[in-house]
Amino acid sequence: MKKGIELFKKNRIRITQQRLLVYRLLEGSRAHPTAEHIYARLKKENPSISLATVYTILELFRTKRLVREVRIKPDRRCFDPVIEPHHHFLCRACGAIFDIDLPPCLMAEKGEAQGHAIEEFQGYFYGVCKMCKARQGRAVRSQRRR
Amino acid sequence: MKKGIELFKKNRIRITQQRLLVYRLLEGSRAHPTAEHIYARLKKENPSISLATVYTILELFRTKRLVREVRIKPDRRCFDPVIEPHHHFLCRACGAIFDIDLPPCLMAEKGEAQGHAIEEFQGYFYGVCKMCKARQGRAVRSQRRR
DNA sequence: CTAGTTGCAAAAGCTTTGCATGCAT
DNA sequence: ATGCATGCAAAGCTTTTGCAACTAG
Repeated sequence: MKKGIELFKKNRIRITQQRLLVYRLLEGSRAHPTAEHIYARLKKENPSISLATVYTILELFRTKRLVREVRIKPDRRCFDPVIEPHHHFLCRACGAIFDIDLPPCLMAEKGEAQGHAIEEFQGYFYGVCKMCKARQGRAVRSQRRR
Repeated sequence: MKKGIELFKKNRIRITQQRLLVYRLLEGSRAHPTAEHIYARLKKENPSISLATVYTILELFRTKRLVREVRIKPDRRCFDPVIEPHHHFLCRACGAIFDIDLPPCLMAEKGEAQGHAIEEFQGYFYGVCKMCKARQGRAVRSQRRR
C-alpha cells in the first residue's frame, strides 16, 4: 500500500484510487495480464472503474517504467510488473506466458548491433510448455494402449 | 517466375495470379512490408486485387513457411521473405526495420528453456538506427553553433 | 482554484469473415 | 466439373480519443 504511494511520488505520478488499484494488482505478481484482464478483476470490487482508464494507467506506468509491455500474443498486449530484463515464452497449446530468466544475447548487452543503438530488447519464445508436453505425452500413451 | 511456380507445387499451393504476384514482390527482397504495403504496390499494376486476398495469401505463405511474420511494430504485422533465423531491429526515430544477423541465443538453439519445448524464437531490438543517429548528431552540432 | 484524471461512448485501425462469383486442375 | 480462391463489404477486436464531470494537491 504505502509502497505504491511512495513509488508514485518518486515518479511524479499523481496518486489516485484507480492507479493504486492497478498498481496493487500488478505488484509482486508473476502474471502477464492484459488490460481487459486487469479491468475485469478490478471491476468486481470497484464497479465504476473504466476500461479506458485502465489502458491510460498502463500506458502511464509503461512510460514511467513501472511495467513492461509484452507483445508475445498475436492479438493483444500483455503487461509485466517485472521490469528486470528477461525473456518470455508463449505456450501455443494453453496460451500461458512464462518468464524465461536467462542472460540476454551478448549483443543486446553491448547496446549496439550493426551500428544501430539498442535501447531495448525483447526475446520471445514460442512452443509447448512442459505441462502441456506432459499432458500430450499421457494422451499419446493412452492412445497406444487402445 | 518459374521459381515461384515450382515452390508452390512443392508446397501443394494452387497456382493463382494473385499468389504469384505476392510471391514475386517478396522474393529476394530485404524489406519487411505490411499487407497494406503489398496491396498498395500490387494495385498499381493489378487494380482488381483485394486487400483481403493479400491477407489470406500472406497467412497461407506463413503456414507454409514461405514467409516469417514480424511483430516488431506496435500496431501492424510485417512479413519477412527471409526465413533463415535472424533478429530484427526497429528504429524508433524513422520506423525502419533492419535485419540483425546474429547467432541466436544459446538456449534457443538447444530447443529447450526451463523445461519448455521451443519451436520458434523472435528477437526484437528497439532503438535508433545509425542513419538517424548521424542525423541527430548533425542537428545537435548545428544547434550548438547558434 | 485548476490542472490533471476519470468514465462513457464513439471512433479508429488492422484483420477476419461471409458469401457470391470466378478460376485452376 | 467442382472444390478452392478471389473480391467486396461488413463485422470483429483491441486500443485510442473527445469531452463533460470530478478530484487531488
